[in-house]
Amino acid sequence: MIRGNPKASSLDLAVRERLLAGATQLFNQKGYNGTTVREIVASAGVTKPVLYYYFRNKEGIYLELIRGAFAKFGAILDETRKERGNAIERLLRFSDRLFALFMENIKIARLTYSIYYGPPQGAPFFDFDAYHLSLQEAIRLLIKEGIRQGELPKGNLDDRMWIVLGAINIALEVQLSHPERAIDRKGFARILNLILRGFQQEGEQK
Amino acid sequence: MIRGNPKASSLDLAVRERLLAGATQLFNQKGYNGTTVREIVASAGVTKPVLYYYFRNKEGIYLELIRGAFAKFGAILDETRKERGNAIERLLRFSDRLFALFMENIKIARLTYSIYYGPPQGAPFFDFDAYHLSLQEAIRLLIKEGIRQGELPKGNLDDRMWIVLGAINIALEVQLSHPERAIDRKGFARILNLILRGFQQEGEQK
DNA sequence: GTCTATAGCTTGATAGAC
DNA sequence: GTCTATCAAGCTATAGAC
Repeated sequence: MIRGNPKASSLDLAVRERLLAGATQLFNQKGYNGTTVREIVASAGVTKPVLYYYFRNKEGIYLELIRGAFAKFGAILDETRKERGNAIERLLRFSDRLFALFMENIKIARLTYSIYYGPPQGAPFFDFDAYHLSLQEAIRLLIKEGIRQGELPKGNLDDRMWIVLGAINIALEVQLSHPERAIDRKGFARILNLILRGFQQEGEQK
Repeated sequence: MIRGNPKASSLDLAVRERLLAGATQLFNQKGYNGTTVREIVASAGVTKPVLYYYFRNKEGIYLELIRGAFAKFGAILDETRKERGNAIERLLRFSDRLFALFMENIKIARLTYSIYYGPPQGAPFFDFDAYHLSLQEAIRLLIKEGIRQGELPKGNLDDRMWIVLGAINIALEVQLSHPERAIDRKGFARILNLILRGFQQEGEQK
């Protein structure tokens, strides 16, 4: 009674998390429309009113899932914006955090792809594009900073942004499609370094 | 009667093509399961038996769509394998062909993404992964060739493959998600050049 | 409030006329 | 090659029992 927000009490956490995990699993397996509230609550071993207590409705639990993950993405963006110093290092650290976040939330990542690229599934709208644009913008800014500070040679900003984003993008997507042959965290860092230092320079170091 | 394959007669082409186009559109809009044979034939202004005559069944028209597009992809791979000479030029030409093919078949490309990343839709199996792997292999080979011929500096083959594939991949995906802000054919060539020549070298040219 | 049986509709698919 | 007419299987809604 002292705590203002009952949702934060530790006893409830397990149930809440079980519901979120079950919903993620089911949305991935059967799509948003194909998943029933009944199945979600069954997967968490609770009854329907429990779901409605925590998330209001099916749309609520879906949005909570997506928003939760993208909020963490937003936090990484903010963190990176605040940091000062070597731009290349900031870009590498940013990419590494992004990679870690993706891996920690890979089921939600998969769901995001399913909703974004899949057929209309009746899921409530979420502005994935806005986040994609802010990702582009963050990379662009870091590269701009790198050029300004003389770490990177001058050149077309967007072209370089696409190359960096392309590398990030493929590393993440291969984790979804071929996890066994995917690029690991170390390889990912190696690839980004290779891009940023440039093929040519890397060759000369040999 | 002289022609061995009745499906090739020019009079039939219109109907057949209308069916394929309508099916692509509908599969994209409503998913594979969500699309009925009735809707497909209605979109082409014909009756059901016409679809069954040309494609055997619903799975048949779907597979025809996908196989048709991926056969063209395979043809580009073969073409590139046969070519000799400058490896960088071959890689650029290969990427350009790939980009053109993607744009010419963008609706089928969208459907491919929808099937691959979307929830299970009951569509018959198609081995998209095999094609993805052969794409990786083709790029790897071209880079290997480039190193062997002294066009590219020595270094980790896979890392470079991922960078090139990442650039190809992002260029194509942005055409799906943000066609208005996407990378055009010229920009795509510029980006690939930038990668292959290396950031550093490109900076020195300024 | 919850379960279940069933009537009625939709679906993929086909036969046979033209 | 295309049509009309029709089928069997599967799904959905709901009436009625509990």
